[in-house]
Amino acid sequence: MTIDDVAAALSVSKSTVSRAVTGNGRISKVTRRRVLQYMEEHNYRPNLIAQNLVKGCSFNLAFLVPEREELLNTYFFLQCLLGAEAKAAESSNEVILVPTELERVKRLVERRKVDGAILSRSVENDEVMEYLIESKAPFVLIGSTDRDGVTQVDGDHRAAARMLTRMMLERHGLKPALLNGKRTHLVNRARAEGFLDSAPGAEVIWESESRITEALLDLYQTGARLLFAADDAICSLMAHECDKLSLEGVFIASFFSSGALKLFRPDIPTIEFDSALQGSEACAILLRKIDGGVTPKTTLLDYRILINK
Amino acid sequence: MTIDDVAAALSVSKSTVSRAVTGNGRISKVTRRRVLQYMEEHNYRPNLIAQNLVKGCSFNLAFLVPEREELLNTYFFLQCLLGAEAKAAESSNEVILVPTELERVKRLVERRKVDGAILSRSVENDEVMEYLIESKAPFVLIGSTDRDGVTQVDGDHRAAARMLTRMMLERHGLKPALLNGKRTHLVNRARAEGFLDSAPGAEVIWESESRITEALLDLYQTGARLLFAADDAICSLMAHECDKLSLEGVFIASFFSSGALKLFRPDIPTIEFDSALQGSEACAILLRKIDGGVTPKTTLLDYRILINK
DNA sequence: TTGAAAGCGCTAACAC
DNA sequence: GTGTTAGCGCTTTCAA
Repeated sequence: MTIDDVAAALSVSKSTVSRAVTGNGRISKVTRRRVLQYMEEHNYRPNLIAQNLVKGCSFNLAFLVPEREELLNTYFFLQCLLGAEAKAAESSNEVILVPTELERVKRLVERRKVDGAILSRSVENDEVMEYLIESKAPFVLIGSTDRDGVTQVDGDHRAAARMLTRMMLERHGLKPALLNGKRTHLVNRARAEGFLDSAPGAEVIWESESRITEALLDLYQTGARLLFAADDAICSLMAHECDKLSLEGVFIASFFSSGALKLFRPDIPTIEFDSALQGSEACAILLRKIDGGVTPKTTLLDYRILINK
Repeated sequence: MTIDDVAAALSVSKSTVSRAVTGNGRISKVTRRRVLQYMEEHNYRPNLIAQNLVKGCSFNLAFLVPEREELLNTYFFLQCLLGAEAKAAESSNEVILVPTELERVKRLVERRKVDGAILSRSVENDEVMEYLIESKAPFVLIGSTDRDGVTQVDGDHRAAARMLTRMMLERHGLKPALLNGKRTHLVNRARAEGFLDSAPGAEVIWESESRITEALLDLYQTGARLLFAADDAICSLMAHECDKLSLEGVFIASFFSSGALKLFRPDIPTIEFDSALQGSEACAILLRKIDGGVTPKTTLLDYRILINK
């Protein structure tokens, strides 16, 4: 059923029906009721594609996820995605899932299937990000970048790492070290900075996932007893390895939490970011941007330190 | 830039341009080249929304994910989603993420923003599924259902559970028990059936997540030493609890694996399904269905038993 | 092989 | 307050 059918059945013009549907333009209360009632009874719903063609936009947002292999943190992405989805839904926008591949993104943007994008990873020299900037497509980055003029939403990883490090040092006063992830992930750089803010000169191991055993043994050798993991994946690995190697007197903390960590006993001190909120914020800002509103350049989201007494 | 601009610039009609773009209809090789070249040089890409309006479909697929709280298995859903996405991309379809809420699904289907849906959870009396059936919208269920006439794609959970149970029994010959999840999840029923196929009369605890400690103690009391977990979440819980309670002589296995389990030592025997493949298969079948092709009613996907020697 | 014109389903000026 | 009309950007008959 189309708007014409409704108009014909009610002997009004289709603009009248359209007015009843959209609420725009003048229309008498009674005709409005009449149209709405007919729509309800006959289950007519205006075709979104047609509406969008007229409006000139798709009401679709692309949510760009890392390609399969680099998908470190499933939990984080899915939460983010759902947060963005929920926010988008508030204004009848849909979220399209897209792997962060240049060709895929380009197609959707050029062919106007999406009005904007949320970029959910940040690496250096990201060609997708460069493309988005160059093509002037509205987008928001979840994470951080050195690149100028990029709207970004991120947890305050540096401050959080600084704080957790300080608290752990105050509590235990042991020699600290950080088992970090890849250097190409800016978030890991922020973590390292925060860590070093509170523990100047302490050791930072990059890319520790791939050689966790030797890293742990080396650190233990040098007397490090307060081990920080950059994220939940590294932390799980580390906790299991410490067990296996029976390293005595070691304390563990993680700069990123997830459900997996909650299972460990004793509780691992960690930092909690609200990933859904991050997605939701990013989406809200993106929508404002698409509408041509002003948007903050950088939004740093709050964190919670989780330490049991 | 629109098709009219291209047509004007080349002094041809827009139908000619359209023919060059789509490849439909007769057009001379040379004009085709000329148009294509102009398009390339001036970076013209036809507007998808307009194309879709004419074609009468959206080239969007809805991927329905469980609402936040029930999101047990993040890994599974994201893999599935990515699998579906990859398959959809092959034929220029996009995947829209939607929480499994009646209103949301209804809107997208009625307003023709999606051509079909992938339902990624199966519970009894699912109102969303009922709606999809009633509205005759093409959809595929990932999981299983008793409901007639539903196209479904699932791992062969029963056969897999049966097999793993048998292998473990042969190996250890201990008294088995199953710590199962919610009864409302059909997959858990299939697991219980498979388990009982190989271990007739053995004990099955439903909803064990919520009272894992007492469940373990009870089972241990009754002499059960071969404990099967319905999935990775329960298995993690169980493994940690067994440690905490220092239950001696207990062997553990899981009917569903995930990255989290790989961390445990010794390796936990488990079953591996290819979640991405499940998403991909579901998507392929859905697309065939949308095109009006014939589709199998039930597709059972293979599994792998992971047991270290 | 090409062009003119009708139409996909809807919105929004502009008249009345 | 309502109808007429002209689009939105594209595809596809139907003639030429």
